[in-house]
Amino acid sequence: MMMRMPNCDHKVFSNLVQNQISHNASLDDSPAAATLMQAVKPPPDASEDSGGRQILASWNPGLKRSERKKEVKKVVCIPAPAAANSRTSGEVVPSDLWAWRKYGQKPIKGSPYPRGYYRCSSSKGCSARKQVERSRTDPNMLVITYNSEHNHPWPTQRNALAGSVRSHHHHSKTNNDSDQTMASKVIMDLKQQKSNVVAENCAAERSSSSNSGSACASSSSLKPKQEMMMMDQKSNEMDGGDQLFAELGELFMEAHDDDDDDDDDHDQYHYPLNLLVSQGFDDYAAHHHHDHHTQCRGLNDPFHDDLFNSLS
DNA sequence: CGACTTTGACCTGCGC
DNA sequence: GCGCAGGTCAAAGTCG
Repeated sequence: MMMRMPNCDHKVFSNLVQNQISHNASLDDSPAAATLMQAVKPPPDASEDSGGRQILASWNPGLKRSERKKEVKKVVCIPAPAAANSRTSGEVVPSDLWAWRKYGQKPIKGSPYPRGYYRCSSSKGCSARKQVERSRTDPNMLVITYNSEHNHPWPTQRNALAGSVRSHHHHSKTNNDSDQTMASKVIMDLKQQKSNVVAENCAAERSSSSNSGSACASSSSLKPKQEMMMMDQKSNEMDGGDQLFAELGELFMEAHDDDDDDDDDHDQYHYPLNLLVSQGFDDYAAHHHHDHHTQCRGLNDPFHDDLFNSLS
């Protein structure tokens, strides 16, 4: 399947969401963040790079260069946008809510793709770094390795976008608003899907085992409450745009929490959202439209029909 | 003009 | 100690 370039609006949104997830994962040492990091599956060779995919990095801004190498790293693997920038070396790195400044690039032995080195330019003195390279086994995947943590609050969207404008299309506030409108629709649909999946799982568990009823009840009654509490808390701290991304990130995390006990169905729930987040609405819609019965089996079909229609 | 990318040089760790 | 590979620096160029 050829991955075509999403149009600007969709790409901006998907990049923002994708990097919101990166942000959450790199900032937060909570188990939920670890779940999220694990959910974004690395390619088989990710463990070769930088000593393996490790979660819960320690934040130590005062590290010397020699010590920095031993620091625990976090590796995120995402689908790579199509290379379309003639001026650069052809690599299109997803934009970030953080502003990153490239400070180096090196060819890596054994890999046909160079590795780019980025440091945080959102704040002077921030030692956050990331390395971006294409997977040598799957060129469609980007392996992003985060080295240290930011020592400052995450920047506003405008600031973050400013850092990415250079290598991508310029996007106006109008486009941003449009992205958020679409994001709102998706969030509502995803919440609906989540509740539907929980209900379906409950029904399935009840029919298969009489002992699982209590556990099922707890997952369906407690989680929405937790979700509301988290969102209430977040809404006091964030503006509308931040909250949107936070909600998507939480939905994403919850999707994988729900999957934890069911490895067989691991991909069936989160895959479309992962695709949506990483490849944009166009690709999501195209994927849904063409691979509906193969890739999305086990999903709530009415939800995907609605989402597909709303995005078309 | 400021912020960014590019790229060759330099530094460091590690294996032999 | 030497050479290699990865990581970083910094000057030069680019862009809006």
